[in-house]
Amino acid sequence: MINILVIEDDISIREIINYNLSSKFSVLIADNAEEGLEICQEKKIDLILLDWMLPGMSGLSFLRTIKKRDLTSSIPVIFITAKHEEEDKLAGFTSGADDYLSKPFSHKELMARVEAVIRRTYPEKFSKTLNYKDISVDLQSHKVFRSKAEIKLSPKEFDLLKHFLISPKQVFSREQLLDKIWGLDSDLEIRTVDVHIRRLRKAINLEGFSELIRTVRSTGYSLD
Amino acid sequence: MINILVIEDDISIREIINYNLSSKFSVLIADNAEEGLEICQEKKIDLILLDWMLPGMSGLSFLRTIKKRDLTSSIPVIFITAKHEEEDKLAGFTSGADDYLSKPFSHKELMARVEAVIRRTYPEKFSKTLNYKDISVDLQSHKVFRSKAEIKLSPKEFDLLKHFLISPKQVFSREQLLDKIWGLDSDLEIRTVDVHIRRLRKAINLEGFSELIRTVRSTGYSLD
DNA sequence: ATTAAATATTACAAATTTATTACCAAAATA
DNA sequence: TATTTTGGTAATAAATTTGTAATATTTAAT
Repeated sequence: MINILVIEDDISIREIINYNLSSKFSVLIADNAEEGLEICQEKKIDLILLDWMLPGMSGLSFLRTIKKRDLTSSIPVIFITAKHEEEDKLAGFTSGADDYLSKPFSHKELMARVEAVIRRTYPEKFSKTLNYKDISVDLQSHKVFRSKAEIKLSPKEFDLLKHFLISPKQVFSREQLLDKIWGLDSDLEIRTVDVHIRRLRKAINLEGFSELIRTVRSTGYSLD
Repeated sequence: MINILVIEDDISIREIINYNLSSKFSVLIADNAEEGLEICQEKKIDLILLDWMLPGMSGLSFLRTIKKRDLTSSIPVIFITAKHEEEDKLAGFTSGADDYLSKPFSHKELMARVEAVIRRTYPEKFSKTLNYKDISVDLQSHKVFRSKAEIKLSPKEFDLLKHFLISPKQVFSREQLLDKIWGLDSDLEIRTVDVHIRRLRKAINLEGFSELIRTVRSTGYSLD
């Protein structure tokens, strides 16, 4: 889980940010720089959203402090500025990893910036491939391989295989699969799952390769 | 990796430079010219950032020394000067490869100068062209080639292709492409992307060349 | 061996998704 | 301003995927 520290004195902006980010990340709040520094010390913070204009200790001195300390120096920072004009001043202090966001910002902008910085800084956290035995699914390119051979799957087949790969060996009932792959509100024949399993099997069981999907009678299916 | 030697006595400027450059380059620091000379001898330096006003050995004599020695004579130098006026005096000593930077400078300026000098001096290490398979995009001249054949693209087609070339094989959803190419706040039909993909395909799929843009059904497109 | 229940297989029509085209508006260029 | 190029939309065609139902096969218990 990614921990984001938000340092912002304006309660309404704080709440907007918290509301938007907390669906995907764990959010910590500080309403001044001193409190922010304390939190940085106590918890492992992955990203800081920093209001550039703070009462008391300024954003600039906060930045200097965390960049000086080894433990915190590599945490990326997104600056929240009031106007576009500020960007020039900021320019001198930001590193390549950092970014800024001008008020007012939309949900889309906020999320895009945060996600971009996180992807850039922690590429390894966004695991790109799922592997099990000789099968691998590359989530970035959406490609599936059995050993070296590429396998073409339809969207539902891909989702199904991906779901199995997240928890290999676990048996999923047909109901569970319908809920997860098709959505809770889908209203399909339960036997539809059988047909899709059949299609997935046909696609991945290339000549000379072993069966990967196990039928657990009266229970469901698993990747095994 | 590019090694940059920074010779600067002012600790705060040194830190700003180090902070900014270290995200992209390997940075070595000297706080006087003598130390700088030593480092030049020991390590392979690709670029020197030299403060023109140094205590002890001056920037000028440092420059003369390294230009005299074979091993170091072709290292490009960016001079850091206090005022714009200095530029005239400098002009007499700089070679075509060199450049200067006046204090105070922004992150943007610093990076732009450094990258420009490096591109100029080591075009092979830092080419401004994107390549994938037989397609290449020159970002400087905005020219696109399929093998040897030049391809003419409209602005949107160019942006689209460029975006694909930055992350080949990665699948982008139509939403992502709209956000990246058209901007977060654009309010366009999602199917507009299809039409542009079609146009780009038509433009780059010259007779006898393979399809480069892959459709990933229900997901998006990728360069592949 | 018989039987009932569960699963596998198949074929087909419907639904979904993408490709292609033409057209008009907007923007760039001469 | 006139002309050309580019860009966005909607309509239609084409392709692929999906859900279902019917039938066959397998499994396990008696």
